[in-house]
Amino acid sequence: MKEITSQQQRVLDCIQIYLKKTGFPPTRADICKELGFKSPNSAETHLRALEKKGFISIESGASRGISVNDQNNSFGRDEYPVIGLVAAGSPTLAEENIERTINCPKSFFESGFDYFLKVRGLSMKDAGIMEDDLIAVKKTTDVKNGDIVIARLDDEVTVKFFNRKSSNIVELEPANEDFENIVINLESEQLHIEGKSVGLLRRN
Amino acid sequence: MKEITSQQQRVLDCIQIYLKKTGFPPTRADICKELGFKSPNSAETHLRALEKKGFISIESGASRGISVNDQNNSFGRDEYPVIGLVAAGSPTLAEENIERTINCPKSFFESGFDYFLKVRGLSMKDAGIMEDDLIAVKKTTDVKNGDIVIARLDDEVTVKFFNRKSSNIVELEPANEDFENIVINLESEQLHIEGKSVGLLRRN
DNA sequence: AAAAATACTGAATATATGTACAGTATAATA
DNA sequence: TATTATACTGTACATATATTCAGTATTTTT
Repeated sequence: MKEITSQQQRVLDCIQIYLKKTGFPPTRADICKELGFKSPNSAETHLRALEKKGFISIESGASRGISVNDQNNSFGRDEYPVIGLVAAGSPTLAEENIERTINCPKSFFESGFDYFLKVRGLSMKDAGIMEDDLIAVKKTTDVKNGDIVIARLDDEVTVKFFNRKSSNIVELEPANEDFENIVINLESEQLHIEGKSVGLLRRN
Repeated sequence: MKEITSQQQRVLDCIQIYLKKTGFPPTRADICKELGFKSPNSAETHLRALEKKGFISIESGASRGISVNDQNNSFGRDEYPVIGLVAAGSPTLAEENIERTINCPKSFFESGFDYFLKVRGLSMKDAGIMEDDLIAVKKTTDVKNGDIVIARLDDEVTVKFFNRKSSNIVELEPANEDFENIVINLESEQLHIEGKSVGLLRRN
């Protein structure tokens, strides 16, 4: 996915807002009206650029034939993968790791999220995270102390509280007195932050 | 909402399937093609009927200007109320008790549900239910031992494990050693089961 | 029994809409 | 320095599309 320009972002936003409001995509003229363009070709060229960059699809000849590609549709509903046990070293979102998918609005968890992680074990039980709960994970490396992070250490994936003690020392803290803190010296050990928890889903 | 005929249902289904597949609504001609009609007016009259009955809205003059009205959109979502502190004696779903609503797919929690209850206190923390968590509540009095129930006792609403000891004795059991079991003698006390928990939603 | 709703075909048409073409100008890239 | 991408205005036009009108027939409602 190439980079989007600010004007193209405005057009993309316009399409999504229009879709949410009316239930169907805008025409070139609608976009011009919304964004103040005076020629339908202004919208046309932006649409073609957005299509070229993969943000939208356009069905040739069809009126209002614009569809926002799912991964960029912040309003739409999406299928989110549920990741179970992640095999050592394999990419998290590889197909073989996807147990199933859940249909859920993209905006369901405030900051958006990328997948559900099925929790194993009770190391976070005092934080209200039980076995088989689904954690909504947002892929990011931007984590603060106190965040619940999904971390990969050696070849194991674990969910813990994040706590940076110093520039070199990070502690991963469980929420269960039966488990010990994991102290990581970043100089000698590799710590990969997969993302952080932005929510939780439990189905009885 | 008036009754829908089988042909109108086919047209409504067609619209929703088309929308899901392409991202935008069908034209009259598209509907004809899908359903085998030979005149665009066949689709037109069905659309008008569906509009009259409230299932869809049509924007006059706009191409593909069909939108499926939310409450009839089987792919769509619904607004579910979030109930906070329920005042003594007032009906649970009275408007003044609704803090806000959450947009969520109907089928999100397996057996369906009626509202979200915002949890207060930590009496169920060992069951992974923390303060401010949202419990998906299904209104029912059909509860089994071990179910997490929403019970009203005197004028207080509480969330506990349900445990019927005998025909007259019910225990409401917290999941926190700091709290005591509540033993209810149905002969002398009134116990009203509001519903049971069918899921949980937490947003960080 | 009459009226209204349902369920179509078929043709006609005004207009809504995508899209191409001709320009202008600036910024980014090779 | 030439080229490509971005970011527009403005005009034009073929066609995609909604929508009306004229029929026919069956079913449901009043």
